Amino acid sequence: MSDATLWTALADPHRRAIVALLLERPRPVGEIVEACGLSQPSTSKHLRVLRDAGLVRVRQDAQRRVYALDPAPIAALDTWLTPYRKLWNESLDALGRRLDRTAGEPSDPPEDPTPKD
Amino acid sequence: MSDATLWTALADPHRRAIVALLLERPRPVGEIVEACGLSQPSTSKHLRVLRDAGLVRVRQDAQRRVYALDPAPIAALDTWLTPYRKLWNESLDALGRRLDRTAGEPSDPPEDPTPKD
DNA sequence: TGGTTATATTCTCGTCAAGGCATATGTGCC
DNA sequence: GGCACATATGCCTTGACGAGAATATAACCA
Repeated sequence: MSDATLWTALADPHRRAIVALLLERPRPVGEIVEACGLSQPSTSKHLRVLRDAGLVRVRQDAQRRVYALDPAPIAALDTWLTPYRKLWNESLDALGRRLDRTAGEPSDPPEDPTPKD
Repeated sequence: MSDATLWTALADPHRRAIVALLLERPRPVGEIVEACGLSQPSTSKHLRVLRDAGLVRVRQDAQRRVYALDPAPIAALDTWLTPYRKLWNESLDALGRRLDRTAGEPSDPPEDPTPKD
């Protein structure tokens, strides 16, 4: 429910992997267990966390429980992201302008925006 | 600076608060300490995590250290989000179409959006 | 009804992160 | 050099989280 739940749910790599699996298509628990290589109880617990965060829904199909992604909370994440995205675009913009300006000039490179891994 | 670092950095509410503070403007540590009500060492440790995740940069200003947001990793988050956002838009779309269709019509039998395997 | 399959929950243990306190490092000032 | 200020780091305790094993629950089948 709370924001915290969403973030902590997605903080775990296994859970992000599960979410990515469910992005392709809904899957029963057994398939998820097999795909992510965890024990069944562990997987079930991770699914519980995701469920509590509202990230997945369950549909019962005989003895199986088919989990599907619910993109709504992810939209909340997107909303959270918005102001930062704006800042990011601005800085890209500024970088572009600077590159433009210094296209033929010798210096002004004190900032290296080394992005990620 | 793996993906994991970024997620775990943002998983903590205090750190998200700090990031939000820095979204407004760069700030020295003292100001952050005061704003988020944590002890100075705790704040400093959170800042370290954010720094390791590449989310903030430091500029030294005499004895002060002014922290500023670096939006680049957040852009990575945005990239991660993309396929989910797509899914979200699709489901909004489908909902819209359904509402359109059933706006005045009698029915359009059980179209349950839960797909199956 | 009993058995089998699929999934969830409980318990326990090890690990890890957060916060507080004390202290180290670094910078400016006299 | 010595002192004051701003910030970082180390140590320690506590609490949360993840993994595994055993067990409980639920649905199907004979």
